Amino acid sequence: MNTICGVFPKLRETGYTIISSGIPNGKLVINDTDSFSAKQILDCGQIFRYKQRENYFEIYSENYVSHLNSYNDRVIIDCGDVDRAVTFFDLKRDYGLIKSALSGRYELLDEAIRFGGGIRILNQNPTEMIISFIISANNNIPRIKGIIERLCEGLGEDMGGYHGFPTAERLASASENFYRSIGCGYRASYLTRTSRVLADGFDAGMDGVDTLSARKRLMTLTGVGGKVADCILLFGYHRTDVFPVDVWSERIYRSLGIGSASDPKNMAKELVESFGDLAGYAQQYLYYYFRENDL
DNA sequence: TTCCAGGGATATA
DNA sequence: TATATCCATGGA
Repeated sequence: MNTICGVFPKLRETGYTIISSGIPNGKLVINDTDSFSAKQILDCGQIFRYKQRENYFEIYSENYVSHLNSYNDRVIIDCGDVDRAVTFFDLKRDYGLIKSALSGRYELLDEAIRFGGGIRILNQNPTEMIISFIISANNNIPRIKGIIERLCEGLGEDMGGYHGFPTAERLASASENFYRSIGCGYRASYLTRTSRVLADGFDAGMDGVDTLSARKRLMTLTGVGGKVADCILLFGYHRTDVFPVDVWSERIYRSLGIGSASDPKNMAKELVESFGDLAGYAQQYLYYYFRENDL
């Protein structure tokens, strides 16, 4: 990692400072690490394309790579494009405010926020989220990561040292047999069908649509049910009035004692009613807390 | 060997 | 609308 060069400009209210803004050498320093932890952001289940190196994390999204390096109570983002990093890492949002608004209601959530207060919800590419979370269904995380890596190697643009995430057109051009060959199993047919719909301009119809309509629209895609739709909405469109319910969230629901629903559909509904626009944030704090501590 | 993983599609009543 | 069954794969 390079050393910090230049003079620190005035500190922004959001807790980061631009060190170097030139492409491809853009760098940021995060001063407020109470609301920024590289490990927590990456391990809370929202992203599959990242690697932990000896002294830093390497993150891939679309056709970009960025590095996160933590030291001296700061995090350096080496990203190549400062504007993009500000958006991607959601740096203009005040997570202190979010955490304070979520606090004091459930002891369990308070503990989760103390444990994973450095989580942020990344702004990722919708197509990448749709494909990734179709692959995630009834699957485990190490396997999901492997499949997505092989998907990028096979169809993504060669960026010199790594491959980007494939475009919808590239995804649509691949055969079902290809998806099977990289380990997708029965999800292979879902991916061939859905990628064709994506290549046909599906995403353009998501603008200015309310969350419930957007959810219904996503669920017209083969391989996208309620839980996968909620993950796509949260991580690909930053719709935070959703609460993805998987096997972990079912435990979370029961532990919080919110209600007596027995199926994921009603659990998600009640959790969103309870947390409103902050449901997605609450879900991430709780999900990370439960998984890391095997609760 | 069996169970499980950030579930969804399909058939059936 | 609600419930049951099937689905590829690999690690535990």
